[in-house]
Amino acid sequence: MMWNITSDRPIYQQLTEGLTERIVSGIYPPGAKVPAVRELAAEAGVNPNTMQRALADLERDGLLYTQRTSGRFVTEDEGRITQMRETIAKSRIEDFLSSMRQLGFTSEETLRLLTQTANRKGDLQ
Amino acid sequence: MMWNITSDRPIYQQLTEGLTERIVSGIYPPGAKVPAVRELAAEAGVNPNTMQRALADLERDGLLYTQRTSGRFVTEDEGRITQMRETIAKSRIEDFLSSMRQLGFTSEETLRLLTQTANRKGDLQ
Amino acid sequence: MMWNITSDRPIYQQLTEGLTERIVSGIYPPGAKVPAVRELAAEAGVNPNTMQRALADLERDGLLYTQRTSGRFVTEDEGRITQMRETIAKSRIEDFLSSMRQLGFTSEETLRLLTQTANRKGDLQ
Amino acid sequence: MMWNITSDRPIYQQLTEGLTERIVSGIYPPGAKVPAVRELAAEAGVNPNTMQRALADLERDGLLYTQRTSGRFVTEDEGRITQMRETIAKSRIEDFLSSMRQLGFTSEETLRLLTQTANRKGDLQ
DNA sequence: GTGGTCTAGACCACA
DNA sequence: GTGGTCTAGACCACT
Repeated sequence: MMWNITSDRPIYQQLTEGLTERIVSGIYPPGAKVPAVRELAAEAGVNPNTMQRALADLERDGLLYTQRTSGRFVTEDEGRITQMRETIAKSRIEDFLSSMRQLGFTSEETLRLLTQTANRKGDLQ
Repeated sequence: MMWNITSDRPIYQQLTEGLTERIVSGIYPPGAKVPAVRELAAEAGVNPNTMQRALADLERDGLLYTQRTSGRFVTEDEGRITQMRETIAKSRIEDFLSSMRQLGFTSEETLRLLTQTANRKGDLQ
Repeated sequence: MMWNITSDRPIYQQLTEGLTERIVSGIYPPGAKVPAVRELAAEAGVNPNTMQRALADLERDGLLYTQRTSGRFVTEDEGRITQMRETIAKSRIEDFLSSMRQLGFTSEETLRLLTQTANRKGDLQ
Repeated sequence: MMWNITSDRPIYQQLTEGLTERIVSGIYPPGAKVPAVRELAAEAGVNPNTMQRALADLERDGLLYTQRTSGRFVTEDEGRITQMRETIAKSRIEDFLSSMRQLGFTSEETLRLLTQTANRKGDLQ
């Protein structure tokens, strides 16, 4: 996953979101060491302070913890990660259903369309 | 539906999208007269020229047509409307599936979660 | 080619047409950088916004594309240009034949007259 | 043929042109009586004085003549009509060739395209 | 009153 | 410097 920083939202928020995805999707698995702030900042092309803020947010959310001398690590509490993953998923699902309802699709229709698409994709990927 | 203009994308694009939704969802049914430019602009709290641009876009897309002095009307070509509705739906579905895949959900899992949510909602609405 | 803005049709339309001719006739070849909006506007003696609208139309038609900060360029898709060239030619031919028919000339007579003229011109140019 | 008065050129000029077409195309044949000024003016939706000016122009060109008490008539000099017809045709042909040259078509190419179109039309009409 | 056009001038993001 | 967006306000044609 590459960084795709846009100007519309605060940068640190976008960083937080991206890092969260890396954790809940297992790119950074439980207990793994996270790259150094400077490294992550360089990768994303942002100021280290901005990346620092994003990482602090993740710590506040319990997804990361810091070991003074050795660096930052993904939490070993898989329940915490699963919970976050489901919270985000739930929110995206709600948004999606609501946006489809805006177009005049009932939940049933949306479900049917999505099933079709998922099956079609399933053949390819 | 109220206007909810944010600053992240061009206003005229958001207007275009909102008006499109009104049409494909049947709020503005085929053949119906659309409120005057100045009226819509006032409703959305934008400059009439900005609303004009959004309406011009819809005209280009074949969703509206203009009668010189009597106003703008939704196309009577229901096929065009249906087509647009499905194009948008398809795009939203793809985006949704892709965003769920980012979180590490397969299409099957996404489908299962969405089914649960839709059913739960179904009880309420 | 100089600009020759008359008052009967919207200026932006005339600009669109003139720019299209520059492209399909190769004055602005495929991939070439188009002068800046403000420059073209000055050349034509119109407001930059008016020129902007004309350029936006060409972009919509796929004859131009924009690179955010470096300027506008003619499409490299020569097929698109050829297609546009032929569309315009076809339309002019139809108009011409129809206007000659107004004068009571059949297509055959028109063809004969045009052949004569073309041959005569051929000697000169 | 209906009147299609636009605002870009003097109205009387457009009237002159339209009437000339009616004569050279034989809608008003040699020697025929032309409708009364008031009638023509009403038909075109213009002031009788404006139509009068157009008719005066045609008289100056030798396409019409007036008989004091009985009205205006198309000239019986068919040579004059033919000459006018060819003058106009020649001008339209030049304009057409020039406009095609603007698009980058040589006279030969234009000729070829027009031949194709004329033949195709020939089948239908 | 309707929509359409045009201008002048401002501000923004990007690099 | 580039293009993009938005506003405010004017004028036009049509009916």
